[in-house]
Parts: sequence; C-alpha cells; structure tokens
Amino acid sequence: MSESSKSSKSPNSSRRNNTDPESTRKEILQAALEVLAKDGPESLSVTQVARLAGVNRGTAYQHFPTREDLTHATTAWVSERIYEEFYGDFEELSEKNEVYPADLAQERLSEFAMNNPELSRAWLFDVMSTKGVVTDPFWTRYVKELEAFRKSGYGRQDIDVEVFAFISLSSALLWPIWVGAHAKNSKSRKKMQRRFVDEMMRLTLFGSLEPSVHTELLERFGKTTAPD
Amino acid sequence: MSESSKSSKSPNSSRRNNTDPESTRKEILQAALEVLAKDGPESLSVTQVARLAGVNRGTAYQHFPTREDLTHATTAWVSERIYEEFYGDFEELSEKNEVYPADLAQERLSEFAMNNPELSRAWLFDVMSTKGVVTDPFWTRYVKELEAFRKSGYGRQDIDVEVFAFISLSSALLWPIWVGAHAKNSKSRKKMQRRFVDEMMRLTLFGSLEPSVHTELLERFGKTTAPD
DNA sequence: TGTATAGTCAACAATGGTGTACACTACTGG
DNA sequence: CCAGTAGTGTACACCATTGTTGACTATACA
Repeated sequence: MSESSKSSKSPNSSRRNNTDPESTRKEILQAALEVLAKDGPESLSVTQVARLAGVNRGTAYQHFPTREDLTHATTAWVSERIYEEFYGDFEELSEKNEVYPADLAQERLSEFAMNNPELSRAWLFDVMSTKGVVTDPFWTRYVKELEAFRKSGYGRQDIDVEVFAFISLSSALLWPIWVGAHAKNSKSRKKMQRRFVDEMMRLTLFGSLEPSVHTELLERFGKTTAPD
Repeated sequence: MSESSKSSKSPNSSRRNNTDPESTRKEILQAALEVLAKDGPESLSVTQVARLAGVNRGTAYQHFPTREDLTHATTAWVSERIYEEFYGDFEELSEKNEVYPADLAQERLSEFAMNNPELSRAWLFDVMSTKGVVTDPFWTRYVKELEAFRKSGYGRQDIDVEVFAFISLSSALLWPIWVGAHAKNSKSRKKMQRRFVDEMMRLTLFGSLEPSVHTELLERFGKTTAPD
C-alpha cells in the first residue's frame, strides 16, 4: 500500500465520482491557492495539494501535467479572481459618480485584502518571485484608475501614479498578513483594519510631516512636478 | 559515489581547511540568506546551502544541527544585520541634529533597501511567515524613532505611528524587489529609487488628494486624533 | 447498449532531501 | 611533537515528491 487515501482495500469502491471536470479543477486550484498562500510557490507540492483537495494525485496530474503547470495556473487564477472580485462590480459602483471616491476606494481595497488574505498572500508571493514582472490585469487596472483619478482633478497633479499605486497596493495587501499574526480575535482584526484605512486616508489627505517646520522641504518638493 | 563535490578519489586531498569556525559559520549563513531570500524559508535545504557555501554538508550540520536551526539562525542573523547596517552609525548621524530629518531617513531607508535586496527579501519573508509576530529589534527601533519624531513636533501629531511605520517600511523594502524585476540596468534602477524616494516624500509632505475638492473628507479626518 | 469521459487506486523508478555516523586530514597552540 | 579542533568524504537508512503507467469504475451521452 504505497498510496492510499483511506483504507479501502478493493479498488471498486470509487466514491466521489465527479462528472464535472471544471468543478474538480476549481477544487484543485482552491487547494493549490491555500498551500501556495502558506509557503509560496516554490514549496508547493502536487501531493500536498491533491490531499488537501480531497482528490487523487493522478487526477491532479490529469488536470495539470506538471507541478509548474499547477503553480502557474494557480497564480493566473489568483490574478483573475482578484480582478473579478475587485473590479467585477466596479462599473455599477462608479457610474453613480463620475469618479470613484478616494475614501471608498481605499476602504474597498483594505476590506478586500482583509477578507481575502490568501489571495493577498498569493499575489504578494507572485510579486516577490523574482522572475515575475507583474503584468496582471489587476495591477494594470489599478494604475489606470489612479491615473484617471489624478487627471480628474480630485487627486494631486504631481503624484507619481505608478509608485503611489505600488505603495498603497503592497501595504494594503500585506497589512492583513501582519494583522493575522498580531491580532487574536476578529474584533481586534476589525479594529486593525479600521486603523489602516484611517491612517492611509490621513496620509493621502495630509501627509505625515508638520508643514510649518519643513519649509525647506516644502520648497524642494513643492516645486517638483511628476517625474517623466 | 553517493556524495561527491569534485572528482577527488582519495579522501586525503582536503583543500580548503578553514581554522576559523566563525568565518565558515558566516559563510554558511550568507549562503543560507541567499537561498532563503530566493524562495522563502520553507524551501531552504541544508544540502543546497552547503553546496552554495562551498562547504561540506556535514560541516553545515556541525554548525546547525537541523534544517530548522539553520533557518532560524539565518532569520535572526538577518534581523541583526539589518539593525546593524541601518542603526549602526545612527547616533553619530543624528547627534548633529536633535532629530534625524525626515527626508534623510526616507532616503536612507530606501537606499538601504536598494543596496540590500536580499536582506529586504528575507525580512519580508519573515513578516509573511504566518507564525512570526515580528518582534525584531529593527522594527521596534523604527517605530520608536518614528514616535520620537512625531512627539518632537516635526511630524503631524495625529499619525498612527505603528501603521505608518508599517506602510513606509514594507513598501520601501518591497520596492527594490519590484524594481529588480522591472528595471534592467543599474541606471534604470537608480532612477527607480529616486522615483520612490521622491514620491514617498511628496506623499508624507502633501498626501495625494487635492484638498480643495475633498472638504468633506478633510472635515471627517481632520478632526480625528490618533486612535487609542 | 455501448463508448467516451472523469476519476480512483496501486505500483514503480528516479531524484533529492534529512539526519547520523565514522574514518580521515590539515591546521593550531601548548 | 602531540592533542585538539575544524572540516572533508563517504556511506547509510529513511522519507517525500515527481512523473508515469495500467487496470478499474462510475457516469453521461448518443
């Protein structure tokens, strides 16, 4: 008995026979996401994923020929899901206003990250996996929206859109992980989310320096326009 | 021939005989840092580290009895090194001024991260490894300095020190990784560092929203004091 | 009814890792 | 010159994982 999920000796007892290949694929991807979010793409094993998905290892190999295929499919799936869950209902949300308001965007991003720590982790791992120049639709769209916001006159004209997008995105997605390690109960986690949103809002509104004692800096950076 | 580094048949040719155990320990740690920074702590193997360090596997096991010991020792070493390299000469830098100026601090942090992408990666992996409530001296000190800065009157009184520390630290350390993936040559990387520092300074000075069109937000957040 | 599909189960070779052990060597200091 | 220390080279038992193959089964569909 080199490989066995339960202790069924006869091979005829094939319970759990799913007719829908797409659903098992999803289950495998979901399990893959969970293990990927834990330790990163390099320490993802097909065996582990199959166990977690409650699926035979052979089945996993039918869907994803190699380990690499599985990790790639998973990160792609993560990207799609993030985009979908974040921008899926964006049109109806923003059509009421010509521009999606900054505070709601911040709130929404933070809430999303808090409610989807696994997706956040997976995304961050993807960013950190040296190979990956991130070209996923989520990032692209986020930058695009921010640029529109800047152009609309609601945002400062001199912000470096890409850098600011990076700062807000990375910290918002990393925060829940930090919080998960520090905050015990869900009430405490809610509070931490509040703190993050508030601080981020305060930062985007006012910055962090007392202007009256930084006249020299104000002059140096106040005159600067957005970099090329 | 289960294990062989070169093709030396006789076991007498033991070149590379280091008398200083501390130096080989460092070499092992350095190699461990490199592989840890690559794929995270979970996919660090003693074999791999020993190979990279140019050291016999047995030697590695003499210094670090188990794989876990090695990873823990490495993360601890990372923490020490970051603290040392960042705050090692801090006193002499700040004694000229009563408070270390904000722009120099930002510049310094960003430059450090750019020059030490591996340390940055390792630190981030540590933050991301669920278990780890980060208690390392670097983080503690960073928060402490920021708190002092706030109290000094140079920073805004209403900033949430911990959250702001988290935002600036995480984004500054993650940025070089992002850049490393996107920027090809060193000139381009220098430029990217400049962009980050400038944008971070702009953000801390002015925020990102056009105040004139956010009067409602200004009122909501302007009255808020720092959370408990 | 029969055939294709999706999945189960078991086995296998190959690879690479862990942790331990032991004999051996080279360098150092007393 | 001798003992101790640091490191080498090799072997071994054990385990997990990969990727493959082949036999089998339940379901869907034509």
